Amino acid sequence: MTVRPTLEKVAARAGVSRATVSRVVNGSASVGEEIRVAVLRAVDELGYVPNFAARSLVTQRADSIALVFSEPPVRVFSEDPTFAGIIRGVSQEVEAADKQLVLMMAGSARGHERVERYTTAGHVDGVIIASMHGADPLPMSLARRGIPVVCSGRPITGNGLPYVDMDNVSGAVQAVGHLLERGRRRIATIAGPPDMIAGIDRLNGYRQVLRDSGRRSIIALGDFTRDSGALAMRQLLEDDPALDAVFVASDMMAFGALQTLRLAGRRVPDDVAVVGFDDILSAEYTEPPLTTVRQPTLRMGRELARLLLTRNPESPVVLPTELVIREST
Amino acid sequence: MTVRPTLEKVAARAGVSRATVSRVVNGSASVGEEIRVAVLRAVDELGYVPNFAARSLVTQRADSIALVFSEPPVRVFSEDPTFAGIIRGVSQEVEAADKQLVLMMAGSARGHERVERYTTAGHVDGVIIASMHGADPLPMSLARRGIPVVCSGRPITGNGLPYVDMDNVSGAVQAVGHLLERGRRRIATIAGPPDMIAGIDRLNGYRQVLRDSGRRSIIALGDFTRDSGALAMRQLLEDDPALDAVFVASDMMAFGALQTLRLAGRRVPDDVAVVGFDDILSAEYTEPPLTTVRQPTLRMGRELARLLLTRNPESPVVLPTELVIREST
DNA sequence: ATGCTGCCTGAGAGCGCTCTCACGGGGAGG
DNA sequence: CCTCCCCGTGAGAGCGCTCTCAGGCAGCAT
Repeated sequence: MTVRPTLEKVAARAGVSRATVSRVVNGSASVGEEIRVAVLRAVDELGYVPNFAARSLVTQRADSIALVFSEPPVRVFSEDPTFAGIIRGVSQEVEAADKQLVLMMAGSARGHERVERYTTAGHVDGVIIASMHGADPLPMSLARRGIPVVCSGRPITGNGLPYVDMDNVSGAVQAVGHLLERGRRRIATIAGPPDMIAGIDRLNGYRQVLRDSGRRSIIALGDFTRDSGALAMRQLLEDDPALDAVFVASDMMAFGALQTLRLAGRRVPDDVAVVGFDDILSAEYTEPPLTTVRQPTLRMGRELARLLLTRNPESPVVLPTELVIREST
Repeated sequence: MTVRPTLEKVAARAGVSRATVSRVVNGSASVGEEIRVAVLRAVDELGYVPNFAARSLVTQRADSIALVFSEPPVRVFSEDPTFAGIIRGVSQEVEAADKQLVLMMAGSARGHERVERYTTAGHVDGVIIASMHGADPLPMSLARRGIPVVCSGRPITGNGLPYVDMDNVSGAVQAVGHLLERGRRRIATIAGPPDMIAGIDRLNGYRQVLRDSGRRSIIALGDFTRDSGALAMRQLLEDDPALDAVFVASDMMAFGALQTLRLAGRRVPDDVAVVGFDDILSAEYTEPPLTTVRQPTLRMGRELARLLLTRNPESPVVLPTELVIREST
């Protein structure tokens, strides 16, 4: 069993030619029924599995696609649960298409180079880039080399590549609108980094609602981490001690904000209402449970894969976001 | 740029033979210095990248390894944060070795078959199986086909395959010992599933300490999910309303237990002390912050990869666990 | 000067597969 | 009864690379 049988062996055993075995194995039509059965039996008896490299060499296909994280891995796997959904979604679609998923981290310059070399070597048929930093040069760089690329999140630079994005603006609008409906008057925000599309769009949504309702913006900046949220909340309380609501651009930051509010003796939602963004698992278990904006991460992964696999250029796909009301508002 | 240059082209441009270019590209010694430089220049000018399939076909190596999750994906990516650390650790080592990581889900029977076919096709040089269910047949099945396999977690069946495991027993012993030191007398446990090594070992550790201190065990079973923890805690309170501590075999279950205790009006830690297991991110942010047992998941990933890559048979690697004391005890 | 050792380079044989093309034979049409 | 066509099968040429082997040319000893 150590030495794997080749097409040749199977052909010999079935008493046919290599070509015929190949046809059977690849499910080609026009093979006589009894020959087909004989070949199948030989395949079975020998435990034949086509050699991937040989096939790939001639077909020029690799039947696998790469999912590249252009971020430090620590962020991908612990801080940002969005990625988990994406991986699952991509994985689902890719497996349904009987292809394989190669996971790559390209957090560094060396990483970028590795990804380029690897993909150019014909290892994969296409690449999904899950990058949050909109100005990432990697997608274009791969595209120029002729490799099919799909991006998660609208590229800030608007490079014309196909992408799938969440409707971040709408999510923010829903969240802030909800705060308004609850009768809140001084609504602040903790925004995400201005070099990430999610940060930008969520802030824009917030601004839009406040502007439309004739209120002024109260803004602090974070970087999507919990600590930055705690810090930003402290600053916000200093800037405007009378604020009665805050729209936080990520749940992790909202957790930090919740903590700061608790330390400051503000009750949530009585004194200050809090809305997060992402609807990560633990948002349901905070004290109080967090009102937040849910985004279809699983579906995002699936759409990304679908876009890549079908080469269907009905690109930008923008997925809806949905407000989940809990007890923090 | 669409059509990639071959070795032949590079050879022609550099005015040497294919063999020489191959030698240079693969960093073989014994190539004249000026020829080497000339070849390198040609490679650079043409943007040559070796075709992976062709190389793999002759070398019989794929320079990539598979990380197989023999679990439903939902569990891998949301419920069990252990996996995230493993992925990161494996990824680090694998990339350091300039190889690639292929991620596979084998949650179903079809999945198993897919993994077998894929790995047998020579797609990968080895497989890491991250399965929690100890009696999983997949590892042996692959090993029989001659594919190098490493398991995460000691296989229940003791099949002789190399593995890396956490020291679950010691973790449980530390946790329960800590409860004892705190003066707790009626210590219950919420155990994990009896078909997972982590469930078994953690329960054994608990039993061991209680037996040594002449106390009786109070046991409820969960399946590592939050809801099962909540349910088990309810049962425990019924069984022994006077219990003053509970060792929960996973943080997720501990979250559920915490909720049940809150609803039942028991204060933590005043009335009931709670220790979890895993030290997942949000354990720090519960109310109160959870005392728990930390396990080196990142390192586990790295050891898994190392074991596979070096073919170093100093197998069972057992990694230490560490009690993290917070405010729930 | 001749032979030998050793180092570098080139030629060429595959690795296992797919796919085109040619061929043989049977059925339909003339 | 002969011809044409088409379907099913086999032969063979590569895909791009690695690696063995042999050959050539120094440099050294005889």
